[in-house]
Amino acid sequence: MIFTVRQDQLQVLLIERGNTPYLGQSALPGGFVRDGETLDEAALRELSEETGLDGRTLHLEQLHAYSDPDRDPRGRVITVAYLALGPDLPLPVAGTDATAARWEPVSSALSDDTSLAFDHTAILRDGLERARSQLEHTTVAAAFCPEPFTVGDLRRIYEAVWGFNLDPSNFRRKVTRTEGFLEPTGERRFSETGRPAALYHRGVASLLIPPLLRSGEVSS
Amino acid sequence: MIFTVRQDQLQVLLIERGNTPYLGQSALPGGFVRDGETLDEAALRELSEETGLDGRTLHLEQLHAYSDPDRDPRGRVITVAYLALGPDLPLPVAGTDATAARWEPVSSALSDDTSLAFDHTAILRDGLERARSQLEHTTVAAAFCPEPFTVGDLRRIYEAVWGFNLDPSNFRRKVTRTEGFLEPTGERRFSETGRPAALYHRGVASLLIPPLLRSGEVSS
DNA sequence: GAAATAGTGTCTCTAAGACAGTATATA
DNA sequence: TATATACTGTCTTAGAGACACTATTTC
Repeated sequence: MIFTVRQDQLQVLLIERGNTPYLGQSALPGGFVRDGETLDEAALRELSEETGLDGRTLHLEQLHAYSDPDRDPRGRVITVAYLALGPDLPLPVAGTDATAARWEPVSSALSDDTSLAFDHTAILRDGLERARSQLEHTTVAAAFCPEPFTVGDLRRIYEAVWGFNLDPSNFRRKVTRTEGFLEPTGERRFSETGRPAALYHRGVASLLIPPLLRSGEVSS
Repeated sequence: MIFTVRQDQLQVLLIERGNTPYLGQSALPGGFVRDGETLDEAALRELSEETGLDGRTLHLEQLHAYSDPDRDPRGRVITVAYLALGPDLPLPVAGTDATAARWEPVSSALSDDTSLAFDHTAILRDGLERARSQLEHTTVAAAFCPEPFTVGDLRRIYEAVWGFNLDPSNFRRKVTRTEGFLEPTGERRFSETGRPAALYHRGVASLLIPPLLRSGEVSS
């Protein structure tokens, strides 16, 4: 399950299935573990096969194992789901076995008029919740930002993943005062309008202590 | 991986292996998934086979999948580890295939002079960290307490799992003011010494918001 | 009475929420 | 100039840490 943020939206990579079952339906990309390969290695390999990306530069973590005996009509398949987070990723490369891969907003992939293959809707729901929770306790949000990035870029990541707006002032205070979250580059970025923003690289810290809790789910 | 708290110590159920490989060494209990069974069901079944306990009354959660191709010398075995938490559990029933099952303090099972079979030391480390983290964000600590229990009982659970002491006064304020953590029974417990303590049942809440963070790892 | 544990109250400090105000760019 | 975004500062409040103090039991 590969998440990115594009156009201020959390999006997920979906493929159109080219085989039965669920022919023509959307699904999360995936594949089978090979002999002599760990699950992490298999996830990295599938990731690079689907997107052409070097997964070692992305955030990748194991999510959960799904094991309902009837979840795959072909037979007994246990899936160990992985979650990958990356900055505004390119469209998937052609020529893979993933026919018609595309980015889809997570909100629309989870909406009632979309039905994913297998139990992938439930997996996607779990992945979304994991991503939202990770933003509270870790600095992975920076993994969504192409470097270098501004505090505003980072805030828009949080807003896209959590689905509500944050106070820019308080958000800035939190992330700039968290040791090791942001490393200033000394540069600034000029955009069409407004004051130029300071640019940062990802810092070395991986945990947010104290956490940045999503307590204010009110504003649009 | 079955955790309990006995004698103010976090303990884990270990078995003595009766077969090669790792014959005679200690290991976490486990087994193979059967056809037509989910992983959750398999975990519950193994739990009841090993301890005679009805797992539905315990807290049970999936931890992580372990997949190093060389982790089992007999061949390719992927393990999905589960974590079960329960109140001061009875000693495991005899007559199962678990030869010589016993409770062992987690600290000693993780000490340098103990070596568990397979990669079970790493699994145990992950399980301990998960349990410690769960105590911060959820009310599962109550799953370790035989009902009814006192605020002091609950505090000693935290102290056993986290490995350091908490301020009794601040701990009481936190758990009693968290809606749905404790449900007063109106009864009191008289012990050999000291003022009798009010007794509680587990409440309906499962999340601790805000969390009870282990920030003060200082006192003995 | 002492000793031990249960429980209350209070002071302080950190950090988050709300929000006013200033700074610096483009059109 | 207006507008938009970046950034600073300040007031208030929630909640945690430290810790003094009171309450109720057994010996």
